[in-house]
Amino acid sequence: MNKAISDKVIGRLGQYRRLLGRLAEEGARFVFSHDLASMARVTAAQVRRDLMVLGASGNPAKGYSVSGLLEDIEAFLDAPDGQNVALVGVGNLGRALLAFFAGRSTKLRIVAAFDANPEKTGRVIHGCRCYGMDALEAEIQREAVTVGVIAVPADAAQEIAEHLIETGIRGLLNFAPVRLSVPANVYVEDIDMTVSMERVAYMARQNAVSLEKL
Amino acid sequence: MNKAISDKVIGRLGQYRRLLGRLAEEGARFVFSHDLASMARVTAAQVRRDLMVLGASGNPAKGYSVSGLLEDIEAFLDAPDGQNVALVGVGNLGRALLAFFAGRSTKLRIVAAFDANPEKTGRVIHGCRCYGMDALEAEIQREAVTVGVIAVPADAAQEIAEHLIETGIRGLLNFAPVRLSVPANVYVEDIDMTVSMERVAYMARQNAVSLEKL
DNA sequence: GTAACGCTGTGAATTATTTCACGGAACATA
DNA sequence: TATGTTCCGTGAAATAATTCACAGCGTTAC
Ligand SMILES: NC(=O)c1ccc[n+]([C@@H]2O[C@H](COP(=O)([O-])OP(=O)(O)OC[C@H]3O[C@@H](n4cnc5c(N)ncnc54)[C@H](O)[C@@H]3O)[C@@H](O)[C@H]2O)c1
Ligand SMILES: NC(=O)c1ccc[n+]([C@@H]2O[C@H](COP(=O)([O-])OP(=O)(O)OC[C@H]3O[C@@H](n4cnc5c(N)ncnc54)[C@H](O)[C@@H]3O)[C@@H](O)[C@H]2O)c1
Repeated sequence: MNKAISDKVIGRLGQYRRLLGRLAEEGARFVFSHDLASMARVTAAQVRRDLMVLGASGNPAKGYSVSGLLEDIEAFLDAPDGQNVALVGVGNLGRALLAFFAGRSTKLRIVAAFDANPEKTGRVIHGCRCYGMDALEAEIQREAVTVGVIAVPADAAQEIAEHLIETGIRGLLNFAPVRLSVPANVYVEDIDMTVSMERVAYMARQNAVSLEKL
Repeated sequence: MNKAISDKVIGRLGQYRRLLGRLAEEGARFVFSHDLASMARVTAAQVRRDLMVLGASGNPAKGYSVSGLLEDIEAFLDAPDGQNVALVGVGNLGRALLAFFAGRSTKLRIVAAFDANPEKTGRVIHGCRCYGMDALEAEIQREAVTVGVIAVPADAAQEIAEHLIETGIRGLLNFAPVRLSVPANVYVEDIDMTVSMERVAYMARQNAVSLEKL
């Protein structure tokens, strides 16, 4: 196996893809590593190193082909036939996520949502059908879902994660403020807004203080 | 100045605080670094190293005092009188955030929300008053807001960021999928759910593939 | 009182990530 | 065709983050 690629690199490739998409819309045909770098707020060397994993190559005089690079990143990041996503927890956050991801990408589709509360189920929300928990396994297997999003309260998250993993899901995006216990072959990414908010508050304070000291 | 503390450490301290809060509720009086470590999914050495920045110290036979550590982390992370937060963009995500953070902490309070759409303003949402953009500066200064949350569409985010920074805000939590240009004395934390989702999808695929190879 | 235990605090080692820096290549220009 | 310029690709160096490993100590048991 080619030596594992760090999650940081994967994240930046996603960024570059988005920037390249914008450049393509603006009609740019070529882009230099330092252009991409300044847009992504990283160094040019970082960009070039990240792009190495693609095997993509640029041209010293013109830079990288925007469309070529887009294709290369897509070939690298996306599954050829796309991947299906299931959301569990159709509360305030879950509904915002459904609204946001609806129709956003053909490669990553939220194809089903689940909730324990019967008031939330049986409906179609932002184009996504919402099921009760008893339908979870069958629906996930029917749609060949490979990614789960957890947007239930913290005390339900571990149980839901286990349920999703049992159905064969190997990647979880977890919004609940708990660290999930999962086998080594399952990837979990936590989005912990409380921690982020606290960190921003701390850093804001440091910046304010250091200003005073000047 | 004491050598800058990395944002990773700040984030983990926030985690430890949350875990310690749960332990305290359960009545635990002491905790070992390896307990905290297994709950936070890090190593015991990492926990001890992180706690070094607090100057807090534990006892070889009993571990750390749960309440003592909580106090130490609070003294370190929180502003003594708390900090006020402003939210810009009362859309799907903004409303979810208002619901979530309402009354959650006395140290970090979302005290005002702003939106350009007159339909969103003039109301109180989850206990938070919602203003038009013309009230932004006055309200932020009146409430001495130090942290801004950006939940507007991507093409408005840079402008909003600049506006917030003009009013004196030094920390931003940005949900819009753009990298903001800000002066060096402003801390920006991006929460980029699209990138996170793509990364989880990629990693899920790797795990699925590596399974096949076993 | 004291011996045994198991943990903390931390310098040193290790590993991960980023940046430097330079040879070589593609293009533009004359 | 020759020459200059600028940027790419990447080994090596630097920096950041994590883990190792162990001296030293507080507690408990006896
Ligand atoms: N709303 C936010 O902006 C926000 C921010 C940060 C973190 N979070 C986290 O995201 C999660 C969801 O937040 P929310 O604001 O949407 O909460 P919410 O209460 O609005 O929604 C939770 C949903 O989960 C469902 N649910 C509860 N238990 C369940 C179970 N066992 N199985 C299936 N469904 C179940 C509920 O019926 C409800 O629809 C929470 O863990 C919260 O901490 C939310
Ligand atoms: N909804 C999600 O789950 C989600 C997920 C990931 C990222 N995001 C990002 O968060 C941001 C908000 O998402 P959303 O789903 O809430 O969008 P939304 O369209 O529901 O809400 C955007 C809000 O911003 C307001 N607004 C627009 N322009 C403004 C301006 N110039 N000044 C002040 N207010 C303005 C609109 O009136 C609206 O209320 C977007 O950048 C989106 O990409 C959202």
